[in-house]
Amino acid sequence: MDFRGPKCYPIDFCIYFCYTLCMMKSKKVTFADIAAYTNFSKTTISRYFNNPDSLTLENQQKIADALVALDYKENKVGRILASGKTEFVGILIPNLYMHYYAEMLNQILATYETYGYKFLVFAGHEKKDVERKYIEELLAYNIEGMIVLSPTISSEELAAYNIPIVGIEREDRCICSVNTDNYMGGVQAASLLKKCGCDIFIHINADLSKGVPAYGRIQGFVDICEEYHLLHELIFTDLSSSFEENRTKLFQIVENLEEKYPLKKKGIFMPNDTHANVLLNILIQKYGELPSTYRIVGFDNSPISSEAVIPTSTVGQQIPVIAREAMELLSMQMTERKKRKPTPLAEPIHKIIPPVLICRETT
Amino acid sequence: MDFRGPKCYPIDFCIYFCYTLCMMKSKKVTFADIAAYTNFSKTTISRYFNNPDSLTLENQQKIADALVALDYKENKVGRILASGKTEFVGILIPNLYMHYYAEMLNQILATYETYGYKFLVFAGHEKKDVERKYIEELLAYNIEGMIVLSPTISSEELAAYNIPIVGIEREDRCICSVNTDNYMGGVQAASLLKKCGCDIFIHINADLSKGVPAYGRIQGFVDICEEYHLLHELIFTDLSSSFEENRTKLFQIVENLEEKYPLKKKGIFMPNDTHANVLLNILIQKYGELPSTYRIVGFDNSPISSEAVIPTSTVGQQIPVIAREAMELLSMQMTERKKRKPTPLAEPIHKIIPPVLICRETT
DNA sequence: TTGTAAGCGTTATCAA
DNA sequence: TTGATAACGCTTACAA
Repeated sequence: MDFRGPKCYPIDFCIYFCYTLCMMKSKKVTFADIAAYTNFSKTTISRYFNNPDSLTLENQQKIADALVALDYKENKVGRILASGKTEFVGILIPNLYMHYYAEMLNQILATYETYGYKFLVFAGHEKKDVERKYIEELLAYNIEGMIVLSPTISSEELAAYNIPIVGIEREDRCICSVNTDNYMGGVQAASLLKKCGCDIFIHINADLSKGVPAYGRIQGFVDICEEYHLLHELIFTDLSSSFEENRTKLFQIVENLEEKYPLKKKGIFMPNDTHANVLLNILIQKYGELPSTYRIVGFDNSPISSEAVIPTSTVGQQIPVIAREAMELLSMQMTERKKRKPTPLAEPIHKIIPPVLICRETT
Repeated sequence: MDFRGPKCYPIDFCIYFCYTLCMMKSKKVTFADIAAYTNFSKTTISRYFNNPDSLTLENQQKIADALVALDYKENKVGRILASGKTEFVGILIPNLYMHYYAEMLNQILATYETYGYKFLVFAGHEKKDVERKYIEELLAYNIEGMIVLSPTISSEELAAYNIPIVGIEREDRCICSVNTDNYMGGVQAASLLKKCGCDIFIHINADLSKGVPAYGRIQGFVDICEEYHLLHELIFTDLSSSFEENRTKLFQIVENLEEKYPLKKKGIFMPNDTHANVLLNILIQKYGELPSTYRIVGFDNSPISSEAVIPTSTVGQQIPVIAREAMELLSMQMTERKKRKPTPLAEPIHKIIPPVLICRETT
């Protein structure tokens, strides 16, 4: 279509124009159409969007009117190609089954209002090759940065992609990251159980490597126990299997504890709220209530902790804060990278977000 | 960079080449580079990717080698611009706080392996204007289709965008959709409670409009009750507020029921598993167990139903099936649309997925 | 303040 | 089987 012509249009043209407009429903209006319609150049139209102040008010108005008349819809693909800026951020998440990841994604998505970045989301289910493939795909779309919640690929390998990356609650030696202060979480949990007057302090967790942030929970818990010379025990067990299997394992652990510490008041710090809830339910089914010889603290402050039969005390992660900080950290790197002479970070930045202890009815 | 030259390269060139390769780490290798390097045209390189059989095996190999030598990374933005195919699908979801939405997104993302579509995800939190803005943004990236879980914008308005759309569990008069067979769900719930020998059949739900699929649950429940002349009662109450408020409301409802039907065996069909769990916990805290005069059925089969103190019976939604069918339906429309002479659907297609009754310990 | 023209990295259409 | 050339829709020097 070509609207080039006199400023005043004869009726024939109007008819043609209407016709064209109808046809256009399927086609698409481009800067070229607007330029022809307004008798400006494509450049001027582009400027209207990117630097409107460089046009006279009158001409701004003309173009604005044309946009409405032609029902222009922007097409960002051309802009990406020409400018290289996609405003895409890739997200690599293990799954959305666990509430922690879902809520984190929720909060990350919410930062769209602040930063305007769009999110391409992939759930890798912790399969290394699959996740590598996803990263390649993301890179092919010229994402400007990536947020990685998945623990699978080493930070070293991630760093080699040479794009802005922020890790959340994962091994982060070579990349920027935002983590909960897990150590403080362990400290808070132990302190709370101590305040409850427990005799024996128990922490159940997987046998984590020191590289992952969550290891801090174990350390913090143990440090407090040792500082105050509290009788304590770490129970390492893999609770990543099915709900039923976990239940069986925890049931056995309870049996063992009751045999080993029959009369003691047991303070148990669980690795997350889901498992805290399983433990709680085992006790409720056994005793009809939470015996006063048991105190329980979970981790995360996920919905299950407040929705449990007995609302459960927990070390709450500040997911909205973590998401915001992660985006801030990423945005900083991405902005830096767009400069003519970018100065990459000398060292990865690691932000630590304090947890919030939430006391409910199990302590 | 320009590799055009003899097929055999002098050492100087090799040095230059290595140098260039190093420089390239930041730049990007394009078809032009590969073409120059291999002495083919850009067209041939393009064909290597899109229609390799049209090249001789020998030449395929040459190009394959060049890709490795130059460390080529595909750039899909150019392809999009030239072909108009983005392979992007937009997802409009209310939130990821509720497990139902999170798991649905999870399953939709998993279809990447089958269809290859990438997902741009927005959480609209049921704000109409915000969601409209998100749709505009999605459209600006030339998404090929959209999956809408959010109930906010009418199907009429959605249909006017004139792109392939599939709605999930929402009003769907003017768009394709995939829904659970809510009516059958209501029937199953009522039948299960009947089998338990209940005297009074109660369904608690919001006062839904007939347009939304979930209305079927009420209808199915009532129809069975009437067919078998069962004493029944619908209790309409808004349970969309905070956990604590919902708890208070349900507590009051329990009090009322016990006053109204003191000796009867009450079969209660809850609108979802979260609320079924709240009800269950209220009863457990009141009686230390689930009294035999109460039978409970939830809806969704979300984790809370199996993780509750007493694993709760529920009408399970087949989320993986729904997600797959939705993508299939969308993919069909998107494929049709890419044809030279597309035949749009005469009528929106509505798929109905049967629920699966899951009997646990509350019935 | 506005316009011209050259890209950006592919694909599509011819023609050879 | 291959190549030249023109899109695709926008941005960005540079010029006017």
